[in-house]
Amino acid sequence: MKSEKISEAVVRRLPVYLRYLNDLNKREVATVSSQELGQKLDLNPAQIRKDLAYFGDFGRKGIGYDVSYLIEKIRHILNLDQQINAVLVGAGNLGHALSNYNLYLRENIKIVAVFDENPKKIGTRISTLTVQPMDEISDTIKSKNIRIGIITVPDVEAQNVADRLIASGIEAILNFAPTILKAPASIRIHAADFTTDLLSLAYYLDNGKDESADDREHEDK
Amino acid sequence: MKSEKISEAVVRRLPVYLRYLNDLNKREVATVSSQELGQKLDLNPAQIRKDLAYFGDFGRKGIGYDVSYLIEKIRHILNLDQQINAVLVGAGNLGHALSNYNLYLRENIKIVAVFDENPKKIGTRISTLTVQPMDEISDTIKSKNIRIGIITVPDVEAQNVADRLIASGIEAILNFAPTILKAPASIRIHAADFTTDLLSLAYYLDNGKDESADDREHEDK
DNA sequence: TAGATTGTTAATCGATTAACAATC
DNA sequence: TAGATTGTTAATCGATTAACAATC
Repeated sequence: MKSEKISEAVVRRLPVYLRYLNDLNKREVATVSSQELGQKLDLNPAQIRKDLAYFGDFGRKGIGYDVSYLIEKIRHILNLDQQINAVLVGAGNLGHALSNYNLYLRENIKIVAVFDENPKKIGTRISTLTVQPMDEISDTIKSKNIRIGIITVPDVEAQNVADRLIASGIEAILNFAPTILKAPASIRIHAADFTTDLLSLAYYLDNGKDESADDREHEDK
Repeated sequence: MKSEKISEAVVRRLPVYLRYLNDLNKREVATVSSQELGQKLDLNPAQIRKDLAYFGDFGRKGIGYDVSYLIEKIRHILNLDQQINAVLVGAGNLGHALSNYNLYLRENIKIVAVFDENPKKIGTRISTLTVQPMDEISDTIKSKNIRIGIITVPDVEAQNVADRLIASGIEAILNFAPTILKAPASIRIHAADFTTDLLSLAYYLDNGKDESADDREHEDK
C-alpha cells in the first residue's frame, strides 16, 4: 500500500471488480486470481493487481484473492459500507427508470427523494417516493442527509439544478443531461449522458468501402 | 491531416464539440476559437485543435473555426450525414426513457424497432413503435437496415441478446446492462451502465474527517 | 502592420504492461 | 519441493499540454 494519488481510471474499475466478485460470491467461489479476473473483465491482470495494491495487500501469493474479503475491502474503499442517500431531480422517463433501478441495486446507494418543477408531477408517485416541489430541495437534502444528486432534467435546466444542489450541500453529482456543468472543484461530477456514447458509436460504423476485406479476427467467447 | 490511428478518447470528444457547436449555431455565432471551446467544455485548447487536425484543416489562422462548416465536418466524421438506424432490445423503464429521447435527438440516429421477450409487452406501444417478439429480430434488422443495437435488458440476458444482434449483422452496441459483453473485435461495444458511474462517485464522498479544512478554491462559473 | 489563432512538433505527464523476486 | 500467483519496479506506450512558426 502506498499513498500515491489514485487516478480516476483506477476508481472507475473498482465497481467493475466488485460486480464480478459479487457474482463469484453468489456462486460460492472462494478465491480468484488476477488472471481470471482479467480474462472475465477484459483487463490486464497486472493492472488489476496494481489497482488493488494501491489500497492494501489484499491477495495471497500463490493463491489469489479471497472473494468475500476483497468484496468487503472494495465496498469499504467505495464508502459502500454505509448507506449513501441520493436525490433524483427530474421525474421524467429517465428519472422513473433510475428510481426503479434502485430495487436492483444491492449496493448501499439509495434514492430517498425525487423532485420536479412541473406542478403536474408534484405529488405523484415514483416507485415508493412522492415527487416533491423544487423549493423543498434544500431542506430535504439537509434533513435526509443526502450526499449525491442525480440530474435527469432537460439540458437547459441542468446547470440551474446543479447550482441548487450544490448550494444545499450535496457532495457529488451524476449528470444525465448533455451539458458540461460548472461547479466548485470540491464537487465531484460524473457525466452519464448517453447521447455522447451513442454518437461516438456511429464513428465506428463501417462505411461501405470494401466489406470483404474487413473481417477481422475474433476473440474467443 | 494525418492518417494516424484515431484514439477512442478523441472520438468521444467529437460529439461534445458537436453539441456545443450546434448551440452556437442556434445563437447565430459564426466563428469560434479553440480557446473559447476549451473554456466552455473544460478542455485544453491545444487538445481541441489537435483533435480536429486529425481529420482535416478546418480552422483559419487568426480567425478560428467557422461554426456551421465545423458542424458539417464533424457530422460527416461521425457518419451522421446519413440516417443511422438503431434497435432497442428491452422494453422496460429504461427502454421507454431512451425511445422517448429519440424525439430530442436532432442528430441522425433513430430507433426504428423495439423488441422484448416478455409476451405481455409484445404488441404494446413505445412512443411511435410497437414492441416486437424476439424471433423477428433478425429479419427486422436486415429489412430495416439497422446498424446499432441498444441493450436495455436485465444483466443475465445481455450476452444472449448481444449474440443475437451480432448474428443478425449489427455493427455496434450500446450496452446499458452491467455486464462485460464478449464479442468479435469487429463489433464496437460501448458500456453505458450508470451503476458503475454511481458507485465510483461514492468513492469521492468526503468521509467525516475535518470538514472545515476542506473548502477548496472555486472555479469560475 | 499588429493581433489573433491555427496546425504541428516537441516536451511532459500519466497510465498500462512486462517482468520478476518474494512467498504461499 | 514445485507450481502458482502476488506486489512492485522498470519499461513501454499513449495521451495531454506547451510552445511557436505560419498566416489570416
